Amino acid sequence: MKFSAQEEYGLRCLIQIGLKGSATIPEISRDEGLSEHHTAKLLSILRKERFLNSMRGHIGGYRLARAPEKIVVGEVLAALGGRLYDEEFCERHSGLLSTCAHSGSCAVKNLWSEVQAAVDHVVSHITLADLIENAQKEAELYKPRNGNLLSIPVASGT
Amino acid sequence: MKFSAQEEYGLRCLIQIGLKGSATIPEISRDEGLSEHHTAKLLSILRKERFLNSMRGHIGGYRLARAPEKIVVGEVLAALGGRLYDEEFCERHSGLLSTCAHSGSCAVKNLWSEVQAAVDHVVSHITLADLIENAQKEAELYKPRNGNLLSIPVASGT
DNA sequence: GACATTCATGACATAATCGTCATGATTCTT
DNA sequence: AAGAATCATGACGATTATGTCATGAATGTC
Repeated sequence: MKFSAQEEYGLRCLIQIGLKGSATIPEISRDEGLSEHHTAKLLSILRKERFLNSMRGHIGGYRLARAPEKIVVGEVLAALGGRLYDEEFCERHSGLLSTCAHSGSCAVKNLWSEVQAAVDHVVSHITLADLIENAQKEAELYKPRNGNLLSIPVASGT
Repeated sequence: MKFSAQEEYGLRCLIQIGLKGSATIPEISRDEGLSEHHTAKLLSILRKERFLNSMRGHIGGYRLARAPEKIVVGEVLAALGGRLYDEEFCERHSGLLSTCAHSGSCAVKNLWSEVQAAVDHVVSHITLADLIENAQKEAELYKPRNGNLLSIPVASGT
């Protein structure tokens, strides 16, 4: 059971755009350490799946197609990497038997459904807004302050 | 996010052996609609991972290495298809950046961990015994009775 | 309208997964 | 000892996922 590379990178790009409000391919590419072409392909998918809007030209770039609170992570993952278990699953894995030996329902199918449900329960309650918030907090933690790389906490009265 | 073919077929083979007590490659092959070679490879993996014992020769075949109650489905899946999220994950997916831009912890990493935890919670509480029991019940439902393929329920007073 | 900047897309190369195949080793029966 | 049944394993080809590349199309600036 694995995440696909597309899920990992695609989701990261989406977070990055959420953080910045809007961004271009070269920007995202730099931020995430991916090639521009690769980034372009990922963003293209996310656009086709209606998570992003794009604009060409000088002031172009990508932005979220809707508020991050409205973007459910589960849907993003499904768009990028498909679902763990779906209707086609049994057809793809029926082996040589035309009617899968475990027709209708089978022991394994039930298991897969349970796992899928558990995953869904997590990812359908998390939105892009949550991930963005999370990322912002961590940016805080790791960001050097006062231009000082050692970032000694300075009881700052800002 | 996908199950691998190896997870699907491997687990099925294991269930099949659990159902029968012991079985040979040709048997499992027939039951599951896989080629004998393919079956052999899957069983070989399960043997190396200590879920099965094998015996060669005339009365040979495979049997479970321990009671099905002691075989945790989560461990079987991990052996067949790896884990969803592990330590190496971030190294594999750090892009071109030597230190992943989201060093230490990152928004996505937290998400993956949560999903992994949810999956673990399910599969670490299910044992092979559960799947076998499940399979037995379904075999009951779908099995033709009295040798009659139409299997009309015959208010049988057996 | 020429140009720079940006997104769009399909073809290709590479790598990983999946399944097949040929061959060999072990065990039991006769 | 010969033969039959069984497991063992590494090499290969096919398929799929991944990432690169070349080229094209849109948009704004001068």
